[in-house]
Amino acid sequence: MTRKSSGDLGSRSTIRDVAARAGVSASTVSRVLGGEYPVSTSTRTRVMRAVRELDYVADARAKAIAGVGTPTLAFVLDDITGPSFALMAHGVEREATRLGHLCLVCSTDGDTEHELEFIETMRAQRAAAVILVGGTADTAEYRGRMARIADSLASAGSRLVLCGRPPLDPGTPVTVIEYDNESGAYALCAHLLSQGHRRVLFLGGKPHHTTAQARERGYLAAHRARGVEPDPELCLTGDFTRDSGHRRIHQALKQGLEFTAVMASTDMVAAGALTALHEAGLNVPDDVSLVGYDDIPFVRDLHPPLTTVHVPYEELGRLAVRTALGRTPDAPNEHLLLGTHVVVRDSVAAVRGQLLPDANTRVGSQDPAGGLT
Amino acid sequence: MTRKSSGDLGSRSTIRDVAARAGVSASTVSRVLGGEYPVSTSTRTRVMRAVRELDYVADARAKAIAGVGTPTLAFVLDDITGPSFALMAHGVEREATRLGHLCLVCSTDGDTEHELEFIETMRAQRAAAVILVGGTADTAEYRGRMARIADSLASAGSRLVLCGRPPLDPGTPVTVIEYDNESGAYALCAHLLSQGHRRVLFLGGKPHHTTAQARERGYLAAHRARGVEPDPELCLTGDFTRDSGHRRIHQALKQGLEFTAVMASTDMVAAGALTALHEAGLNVPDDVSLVGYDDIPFVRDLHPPLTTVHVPYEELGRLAVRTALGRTPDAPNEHLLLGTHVVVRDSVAAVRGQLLPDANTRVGSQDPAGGLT
DNA sequence: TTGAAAGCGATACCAT
DNA sequence: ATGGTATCGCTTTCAA
Repeated sequence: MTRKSSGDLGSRSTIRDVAARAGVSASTVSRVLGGEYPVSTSTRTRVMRAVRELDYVADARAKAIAGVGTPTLAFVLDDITGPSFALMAHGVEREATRLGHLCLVCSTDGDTEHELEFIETMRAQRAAAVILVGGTADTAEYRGRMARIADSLASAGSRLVLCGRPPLDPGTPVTVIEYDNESGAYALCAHLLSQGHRRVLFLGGKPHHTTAQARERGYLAAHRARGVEPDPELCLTGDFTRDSGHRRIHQALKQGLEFTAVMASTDMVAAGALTALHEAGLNVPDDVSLVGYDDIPFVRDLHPPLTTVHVPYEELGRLAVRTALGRTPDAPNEHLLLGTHVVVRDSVAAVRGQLLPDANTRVGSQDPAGGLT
Repeated sequence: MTRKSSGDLGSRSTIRDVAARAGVSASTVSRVLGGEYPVSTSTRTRVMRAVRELDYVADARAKAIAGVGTPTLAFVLDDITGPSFALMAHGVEREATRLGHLCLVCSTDGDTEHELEFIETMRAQRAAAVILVGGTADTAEYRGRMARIADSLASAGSRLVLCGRPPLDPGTPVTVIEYDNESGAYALCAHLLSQGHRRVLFLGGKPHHTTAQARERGYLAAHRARGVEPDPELCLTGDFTRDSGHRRIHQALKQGLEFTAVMASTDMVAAGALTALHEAGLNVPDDVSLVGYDDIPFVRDLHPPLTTVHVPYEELGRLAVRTALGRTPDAPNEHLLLGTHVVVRDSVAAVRGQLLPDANTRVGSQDPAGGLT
């Protein structure tokens, strides 16, 4: 009862099977299925019946090599589990299917080797574009390899797209859709500074990660603009996870590091940091101010709601595919830069005792290991 | 400078181009590229050089129809933006690539029509399996269509897989990997009941949604097991978003609905509910207890950390592909049911004044519109 | 309106 | 060890 009348299990029927059953030639079947061709009504009916009885669907791969395939687009990201990646992925996917493209995905978990491998596979699949979503470790080797890949893709009529990642060297045939990462961080940090904070703990990312670097640059620039020398001790590296935020705050407190505010490079990191702060008996923002970055949906439900910078992630994804696919010959290497803006909620307060010189207005001078678990 | 010496732009080179350039036949090129065949060193060198110069990659679609393609697997979900979906997607993707498969994705945004369409496309792509991730609206029509699709897929040597979605009628050739949705809800609600709560507001999902239904059944069953008659007024429908949770609590409070605890059908919903509760000046868990479902990572950072039920989402995704791909002929229709368990954190308290009969121990009897924004 | 045959890009069997 | 040729499943001239 799970069997159709014909077509053996595992052996999908071909256009010839349909032709035979309908008593016509394969060409004819192709024509009725194609739609755009004059076919006698009776023939069409017989063919359609055969198609139905055989439950036939044309092999898309065969169509593709014959020149009428469904266009496909590929995107690569670190980990779909990260909310900002998910947002971009959603934008990419929605826009791609809206434009009639299929979507191939791959998570790399930060493994560049794997990323390269996948791109090669995509080249073999003749993907219309390969979209690299999110930041990455920016080394000289990376740039060299990517430039080569961009060339390969371009010369095969495809396209390399960088989404949420900085451009390669000028002249490289690549489409890039970024957001103003550094300005966002600058504005955010300036906000903290304007509230009187002078010792802002920065919970950064991995050393060479493009996103982490840009945000750190913003952090640094904001300090300099205000004429305050950032203490290198306050610049911590780590990764973009909740646990990393939690762990680093825990550590910092234990070490007696002094700070009145923390700027997390990611909302996820901020969430972990917030909990660590709470666990230490510190109140946000009364004792310590805290800000994140990304404006992922749930930060509104943190307590207090987090001040952060909003990034138009979905839009970024949508634009990446639209730009890559709708590219005109006269604008070969588009480079879009979307704006960001800080959204002020309730996790920042003016620093207490701003007029007092030092101690006991800073976290580190209180019992550091105090309420830690 | 972005051009390679040969091979015109947009026209990828074929195996014949390589053969010509190397002065050999196409068969030979195929052989050196294949690897597993004896080829003279000099020939191999010449071929490889040609390949490099032309930046040649064999067309995967052509290979596929010739019988040596990269196997592909497809998965469909509502919206990758939902944390639990993302977790399952990650599991699916990781395991698929581990097993050497390519991954095609599609978001449906809950549009069944779109889902059906995509599955048909996947059949044309000759996907090894089509994995439907997450719950769906369960109607008679849905079951009919899915059964038909399962048949189609099976008779073409492919496979329909339901991941986090209940089985179809017995006999349908489908692989299903579920988790014990109802038991989780039962245990969770029982926990609430055991703390003295008698009026538990249930923030459900869409009426026919399989996941929503299962969780509601657990809610109801737990009540009956304790001999408490659940008040129908306390069973609200809605959707699985943060905003829906926020809105419903806001409404419920305004209407003066009485309850001492709220059971959200999703952590996302719980997050919104939590904020709405806070906004109304209510303390969780002192004034109202709150629980979620899914145990997505960030609920640990909510204040208070949320009591919820843990679902092994990633594992679910991994098993879906492993089972579908590693299926043995003797176990045609596997059905796995993974366990869930409640993880107790700090969002539930024993009901105050449990001995008092009524009023002023319940939310509804306080100024309902009180602290609302 | 329909069929036969020539691709499309690659593989594999059969010779040599 | 290497080349010719059939084949995979479908589309598309070219004839009829």
